[in-house]
Amino acid sequence: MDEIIREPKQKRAIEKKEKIIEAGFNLICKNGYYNTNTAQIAKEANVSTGIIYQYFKDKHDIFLNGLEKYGNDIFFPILKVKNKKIDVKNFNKMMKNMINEYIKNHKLSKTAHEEITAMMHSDKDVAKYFYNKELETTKSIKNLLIENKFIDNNLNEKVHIMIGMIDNLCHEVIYHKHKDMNYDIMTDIVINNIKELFKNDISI
Amino acid sequence: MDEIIREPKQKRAIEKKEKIIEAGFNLICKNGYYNTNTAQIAKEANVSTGIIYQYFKDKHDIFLNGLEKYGNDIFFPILKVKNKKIDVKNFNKMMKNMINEYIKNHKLSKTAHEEITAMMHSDKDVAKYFYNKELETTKSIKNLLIENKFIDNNLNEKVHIMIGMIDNLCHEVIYHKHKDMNYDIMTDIVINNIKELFKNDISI
Amino acid sequence: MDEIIREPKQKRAIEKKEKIIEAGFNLICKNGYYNTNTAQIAKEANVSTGIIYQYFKDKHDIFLNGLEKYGNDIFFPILKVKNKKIDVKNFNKMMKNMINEYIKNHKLSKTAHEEITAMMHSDKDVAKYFYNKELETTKSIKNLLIENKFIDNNLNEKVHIMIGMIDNLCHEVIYHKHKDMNYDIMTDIVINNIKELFKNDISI
Amino acid sequence: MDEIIREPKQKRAIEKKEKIIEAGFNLICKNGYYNTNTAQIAKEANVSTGIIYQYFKDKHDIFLNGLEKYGNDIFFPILKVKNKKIDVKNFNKMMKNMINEYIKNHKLSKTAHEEITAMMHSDKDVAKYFYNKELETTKSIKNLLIENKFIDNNLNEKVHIMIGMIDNLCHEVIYHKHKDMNYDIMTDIVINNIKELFKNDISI
DNA sequence: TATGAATGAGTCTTCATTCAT
DNA sequence: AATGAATGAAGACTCATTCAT
Repeated sequence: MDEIIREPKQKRAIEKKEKIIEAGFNLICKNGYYNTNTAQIAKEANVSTGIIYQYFKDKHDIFLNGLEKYGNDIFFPILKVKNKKIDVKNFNKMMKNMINEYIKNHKLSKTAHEEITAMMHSDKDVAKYFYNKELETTKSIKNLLIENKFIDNNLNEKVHIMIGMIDNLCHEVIYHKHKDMNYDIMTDIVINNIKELFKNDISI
Repeated sequence: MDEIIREPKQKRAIEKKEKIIEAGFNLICKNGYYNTNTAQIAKEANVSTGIIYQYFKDKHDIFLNGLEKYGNDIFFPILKVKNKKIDVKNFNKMMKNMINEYIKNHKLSKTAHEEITAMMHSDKDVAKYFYNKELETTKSIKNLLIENKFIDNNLNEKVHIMIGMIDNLCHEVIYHKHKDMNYDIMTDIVINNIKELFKNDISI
Repeated sequence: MDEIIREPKQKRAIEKKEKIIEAGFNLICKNGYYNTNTAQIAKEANVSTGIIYQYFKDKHDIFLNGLEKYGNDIFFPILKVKNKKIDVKNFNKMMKNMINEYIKNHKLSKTAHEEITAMMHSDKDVAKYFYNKELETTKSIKNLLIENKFIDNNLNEKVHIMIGMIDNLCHEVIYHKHKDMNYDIMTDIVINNIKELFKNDISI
Repeated sequence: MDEIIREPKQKRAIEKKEKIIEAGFNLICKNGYYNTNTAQIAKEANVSTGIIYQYFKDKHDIFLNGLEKYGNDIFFPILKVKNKKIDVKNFNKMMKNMINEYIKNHKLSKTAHEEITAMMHSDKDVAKYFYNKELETTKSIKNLLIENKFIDNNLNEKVHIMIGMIDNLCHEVIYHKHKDMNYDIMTDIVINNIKELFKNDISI
């Protein structure tokens, strides 16, 4: 009845907890939450099944820890970009680089993406995580723009739309591969559209 | 060995099969695939568990039947729109109506949307369904535009981008409710962007 | 509660009952009792599942009827042999013919044999059937010998031993196919042994 | 995906596995494979149902383990007899002893015999087990005879016939109890027949 | 008589979690 | 702190038998 969740203090114990998170998150990303069981996680982490419940409340808790730890890298790499100057004159090139970076990142963890996006819809905690991160991302980009002298003319909304477009584009490129779709052209159209979005907001 | 999946011939039996599909689909949409069991479905359909397996191969099959039956209404209402004239002069109003329609429809099945989008990522059959429907939708809208004298200048790509934008917008309006986001303005921005997308493609 | 097992009187009804027996017995012989279900039997018999329980108490009853009807042909073909003269001078040839006949018969219904022999051990009714038939066979052969002037010098026991030897021989030939076993030689040995068995019992 | 069949390492766990085999095998032998369920096995073994599937692939696997473990004692006690001298002068007595031994052994596990013989016909694994053991038995006895200076004059075939006769005899004595059958006489006849079988093969 | 739809108890199997050591 | 054995509730699915028509 007493929930005795230990917070490990010894080095080895901490490493063990980290290993469990890593193993659990990886397996769940690869095979899905419901197709991953604690025995597999324990095995992958080189740990006994029993120990898991000394560090985590339950299976769900492992996943959440993983999301907290690795989620940013997979879903919000943009949050890492700091103090970057926006080069208005080379906007196209800059955007293309950013999109390619985004796509590269997605590709690295294709199944992770699929599985976790899935959970976002059925798992309140995961949903909350994404909600907050998206907010944070919007704010972060908005600040970046303001630092670069953009005028705050419904910036919130515009940034959100922009992120959505980039997301869709990347998603399309990575997963769908519609045969009659030219992704280079699509990218250009998207970039142009984004430019259009902000065309009156650049102060200089 | 012989998989005897009965196709009901009597009226009452057909109704019962429909009821199972409805009950199963509803429950899965509401609570998730893995959180819905056959007993619940049977109970909800006022039916014994046994009969389920005379009409369906397994639980998964029930869901797929539901998707096939109700999916269009929930996810691709646009496929129903036929022979509509695009009123270029009242484009804004038209788009707003369409978006509102879209949103209304989404609201009717909020959880359905969440759950099924989830499955799309972990279930090959569901993924296939969406892939095909998206293709169909793109084609349908493209044809609509061409019938309305639009020039096919990367129409495929543009339509896809447009659908994505509308989707994101609706999603945002319905689910997220970001507090610092003005959805009316956002809608206007999106519509303007869509107009921008096609500005050089209208022949008249 | 009332066991209403109808005995069909109309021609068509009788035919239907026969068809069920045939279908049920065939399927059970081919696939085993526990791997055959009533739906399959009904389908094979071109009959509804419901009707089965108007002619038979249960699934087991169908099988028993089949055994009663077809069992003799499969297991006790010798019971059909009537009024045959034993040709003492051509004993070898006669025995060989008989054994070949036996083998041929076994081969015709290899799986039937396997499945039913299996049931003999776990099913009291089947066991009883075989017990009685074996008794009958022993008597029948004993009588045949006595009619042919054999002296009853522990004939019961000897006949039983003989039948056992022939049974084993046939079984070996049909199922096992031990690679280092010469079945022609084995047959000869068995026949000689049988001759030895009765060598002092022939009155002439 | 990963079939984690644990091989128990702790003493108590090993004992538990043995207990499951014993309980499962006993129940199946007593009541039949299809009439024994995992809950019963678990209960009989004083174990939870879950643990069964950590040590065994499925119900069938339990039975096979039991067969492997107890089968020899029940069906092939002769395999245990080693280095025995065949006493040609007291052949009758020796055979009688052997037969009595055989019968005693059969009696210990009457139902086991019945049930397993049944499965032999419908279960490939069981059939294989018996095929191999019979081969082994034949070889073993053949070798015994050769060591005792018997000439290899179709020994394979003769030994096989002999084993069949003894088997039938024992079976008859134990199960059938035909009322008009004198088993002492029958035994004598069988022994004489076996002697006849080898009468020209004894070198001394 | 006949149909085939419907029942629901029963079965095997899985797995998150707890326990004994 | 750690192990891995053990638990048992829960779930998908089957099928002999009964019922409504």
